[in-house]
Amino acid sequence: MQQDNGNHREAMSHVVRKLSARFPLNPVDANAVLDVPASLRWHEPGTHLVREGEEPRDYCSMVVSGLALRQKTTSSGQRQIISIHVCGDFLDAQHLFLERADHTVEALTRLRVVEFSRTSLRAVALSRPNVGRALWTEALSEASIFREWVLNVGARKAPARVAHLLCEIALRFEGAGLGSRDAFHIPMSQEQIGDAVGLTPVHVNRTLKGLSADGLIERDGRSIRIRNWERLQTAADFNPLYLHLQETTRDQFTPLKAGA
Amino acid sequence: MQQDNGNHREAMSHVVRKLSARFPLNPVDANAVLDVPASLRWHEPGTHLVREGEEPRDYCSMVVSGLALRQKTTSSGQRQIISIHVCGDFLDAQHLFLERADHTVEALTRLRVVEFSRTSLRAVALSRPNVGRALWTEALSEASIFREWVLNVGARKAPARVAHLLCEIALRFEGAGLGSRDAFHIPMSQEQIGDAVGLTPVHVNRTLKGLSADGLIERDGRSIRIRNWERLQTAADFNPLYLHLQETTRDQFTPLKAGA
DNA sequence: CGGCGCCTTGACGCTTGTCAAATGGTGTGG
DNA sequence: CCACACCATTTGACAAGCGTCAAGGCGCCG
Repeated sequence: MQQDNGNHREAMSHVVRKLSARFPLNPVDANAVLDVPASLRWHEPGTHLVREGEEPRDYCSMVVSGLALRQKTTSSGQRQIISIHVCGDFLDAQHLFLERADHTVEALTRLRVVEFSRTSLRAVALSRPNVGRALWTEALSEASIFREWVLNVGARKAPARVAHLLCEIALRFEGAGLGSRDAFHIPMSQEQIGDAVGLTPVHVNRTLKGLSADGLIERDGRSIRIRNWERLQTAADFNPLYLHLQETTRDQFTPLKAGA
Repeated sequence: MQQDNGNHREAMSHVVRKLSARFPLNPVDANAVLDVPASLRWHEPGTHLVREGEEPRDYCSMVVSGLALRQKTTSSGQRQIISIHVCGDFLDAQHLFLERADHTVEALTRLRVVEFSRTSLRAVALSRPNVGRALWTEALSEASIFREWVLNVGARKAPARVAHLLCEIALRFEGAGLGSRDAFHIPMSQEQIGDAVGLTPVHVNRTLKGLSADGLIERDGRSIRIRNWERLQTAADFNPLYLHLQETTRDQFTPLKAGA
């Protein structure tokens, strides 16, 4: 973990932009958010930002660049990835008003975050209705993704599960400026993909090969090109409604400067 | 759907009690909630209170008695139950700030709810910090349950999945005054249990028989007695942390009058 | 050059799904 | 009171999907 020397208000300007994309903030709202103590930080891949079972620290984070993921593990060590996060996502919104972490948040790639005071953000979220509403939308959209993942791992067969993950990543990466929906790079091993869809790495491999053989996708290492979006979406039973992408009032969030 | 003739403030008093259990409300908070337009209503089993794909109506509900569930279905008609709800649960908190429903909420049994104005509750949630905090806690605790269910259907084998569902129901029913953790009644068919844990009804049957044969539970129709809570919990890999039961400041919620 | 991840492939086995039929309880109508 | 239909549960035989184990290939880095 490595702290930048940038100033606090500049760091929180990322957060203001993101929240404004969810729900318009007036200057007073924006200033309240800007006043939250914050800094920019790097985390190396594999770093745990939140640990299951611990009390949340006072610092919580929003992704500026890189990818993060939520995960839980069974007592036998079997890992399940619960969601994947791109720039603009709040990694601690799910614990903002809970006193003990029920899952772990980990950096998937080299990760740049705005790290800000949990107590202060909580206070702003409760005292400024527009900020509260933006954060509510954010937290509820995430919860919607959890629900879709229950459906995905609980009710779909292997090819549909993997295809569904690809569709979600395609749209979310596109929304975060990480590629187009037709061509993107997944910085995950097949073992990690398996942990996300509830399959073994061996079966993920077979399934990806199958999707290639059917002409739905094309692979080059961890780069994916979607050959036929319509057919992939059908195979995946993918309906983007659950992402609540239209719950954004203006444009999507992208950080002010590349910054990474 | 059938409306009671009781007055509005009496209906909302259930909501005040529930919210106070999550976070203490002062008299001003309580009055703001009591002023939300509301009524008590019955729903018959199978009724859909929220429908996937629709815009939420202005009325949303909190359970007073009976059980409800959230579900989604794949395009092939495969159903997945996402969560089960007891008295005190808000059935629309997950859509409170979203403009389109991403899943369906259905009455599992005959269901009595407080039905209140969504717009008004939203306003109170944003303008009164204590109410907002109580609702946040409620919504985030639910999201935590979704995450555990992703783990359950994605990473556990059939016996553990079913056992885990039993453990959760045991604790939640106990918390809602619907039985003790050692003996309760599950008003679900084995097909519905299968839809909750991602198994076929036939395999649920075999699995339940297995749990009985191992001496973990005892069944009489849909009544369950837990013979050995420790061993069941171990078999289920059940850790109640994710229910965030301790996030309740005072006692649990139970409606003022039996009312059903 | 050698070692180490990760991906790939094949053979095999177990868990779970599918199909089908029997059992049993419950409510209804004769 | 019995006959019947209906539904959920139970059971068995079989099939299929996915997991497990193991070996080989490839790229990358020391």
